[in-house]
Amino acid sequence: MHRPAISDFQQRCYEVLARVPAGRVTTYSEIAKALGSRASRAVGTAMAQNSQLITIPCHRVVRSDGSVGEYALGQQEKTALLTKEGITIRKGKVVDFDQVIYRF
DNA sequence: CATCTGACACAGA
DNA sequence: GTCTGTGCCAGAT
Repeated sequence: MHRPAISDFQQRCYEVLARVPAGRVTTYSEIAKALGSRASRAVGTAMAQNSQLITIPCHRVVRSDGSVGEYALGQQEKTALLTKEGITIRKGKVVDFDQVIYRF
């Protein structure tokens, strides 16, 4: 009840994201591309709407310039989770971004 | 149907 | 390298 229905677009965002393994990241823009769209903003909105931190690893989604981006529990928590998965973050940006980004 | 909002991207300064 | 403005798309009102 009071639970908004998940749109097709959102569900596809989560499916794509689920392909990203721990230790790797993806970007809002890349997810959009994987869906045949350029709606990077809508992807971010989809993550914010869901915030299923258990089933959906939305902490692995960062900005296209390598900066961490937003997170339901805050950037600090997002950074901590990524660090635990082996990703190094310095000054709010992913180190060796091109090496850790997952290519669909 | 019109308008606003946002976990963004990109170009210019 | 940082900051600002403009464009973008889907969802909400």
